[in-house]
Amino acid sequence: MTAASGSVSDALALLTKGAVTCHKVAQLEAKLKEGRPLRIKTGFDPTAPDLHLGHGVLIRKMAQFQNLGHEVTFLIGDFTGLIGDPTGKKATRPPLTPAEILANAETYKAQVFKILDPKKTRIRFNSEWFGEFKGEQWIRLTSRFTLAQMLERNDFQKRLNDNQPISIHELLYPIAQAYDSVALEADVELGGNDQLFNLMQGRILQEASGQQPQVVLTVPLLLGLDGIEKMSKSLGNYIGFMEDPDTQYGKAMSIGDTLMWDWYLLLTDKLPAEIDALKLGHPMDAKKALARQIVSDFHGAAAGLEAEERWVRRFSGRSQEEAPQVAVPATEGELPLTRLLVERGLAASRKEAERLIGQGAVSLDGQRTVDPSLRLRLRPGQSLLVKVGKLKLERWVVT
RNA sequence: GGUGGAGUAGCGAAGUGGCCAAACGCAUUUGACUGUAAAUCAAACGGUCUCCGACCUUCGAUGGUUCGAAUCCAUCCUCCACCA
Repeated sequence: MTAASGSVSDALALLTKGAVTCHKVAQLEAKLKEGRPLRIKTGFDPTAPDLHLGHGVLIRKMAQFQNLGHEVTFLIGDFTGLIGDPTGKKATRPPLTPAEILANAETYKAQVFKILDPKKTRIRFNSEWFGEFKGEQWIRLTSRFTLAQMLERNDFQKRLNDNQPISIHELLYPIAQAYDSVALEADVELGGNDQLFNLMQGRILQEASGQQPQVVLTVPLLLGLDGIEKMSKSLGNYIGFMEDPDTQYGKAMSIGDTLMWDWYLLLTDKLPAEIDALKLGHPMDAKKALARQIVSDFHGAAAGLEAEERWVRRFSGRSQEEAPQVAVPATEGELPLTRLLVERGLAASRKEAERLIGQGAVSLDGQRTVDPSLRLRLRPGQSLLVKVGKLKLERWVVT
């Protein structure tokens, strides 16, 4: 598909869908109507990322532009990383070495290209232009902004009111990000909703530099598996880009119904009307389709279908054939089951294993066990199906 | 700078010498139910072991008093509130 194909209004509907804010929809429409590939910019910190669906919202949005024939630039903020994004008030991070930055860029590629097309994606570093920036250029650049403009920003304002320190260099972050847009002559900049202020500075600076200001499109935060907190790795409520199909599918199926519609909006290309239509059917069917789609995004359509088949067989059909096989060494004599479970990572401690067994969470070869002091002997060649809780299922093959 | 107050398990919060591995709520886990959803009900929610009793490590840190401390004393660290 090229930028010229398809109707502009269809493209507009898709691109603005799920976007919390699209400033100047009319400007976006006008740019689309020009029929040329638009330059789309999205900036990322040079940290070593473990991307999850929360980032996926933004990256899918990039992919949507890409599929419509636009030119997507994945900008790694290796220079701005020196400043540290003041958004969200975290402590400044130590500067990264060039080698680390390159390594991190590779990590990004491995993950991001599961969704983006590597051939159509440009990867740039903003040290390309900031690396040689002279003091004089900084003065010229910063003179385009006023303190009042910077203080419009909520977190700066709050810190000022609370008598919290604001280092001068932090003011440079939005300015540098704005200059990135000038350097790339961006038509559109995508970002998280919390980046809104930074993105808007790009418009200001572009206009002051005689460019047409970029359209700013921000995506909202995605809620995690729990449906309450935003998706984040530290909260453990995430689905990772690099997770295997079964894990992704299973996690997706475990989310609440309410959350599912939110995910539909942010993680699929379905338009609101199509989503409403799905609401008429059985929620579980809709959830399966969502889970399938999520797996497909990262592992391909076939993997999505296979993961679904396995899931259905295992949980709907109550089949236990899908247990992954695990080689387990034979035991000298009899060993407590609790110890075996801990060694296999099926329980965090023997105490926990005891509790699980006592509560009827453990079954061997389909037979529930409730005796915490059970001891077993594993002989070579023996095979044992071990189930702990609803999710953990393994077939032990004794070697 | 001054004056008060607080630091307890993932979080919030009880406990002021033994019955405290530490109430209660949230979160979490498990079981029942089910659509591996939600809601609901029930239980668990430091660890080790020769496993149901024994031992070990926890209540900001370090020392001390005591037969015995999360609880008393000393010093230190960190936060907060009010005043200037």
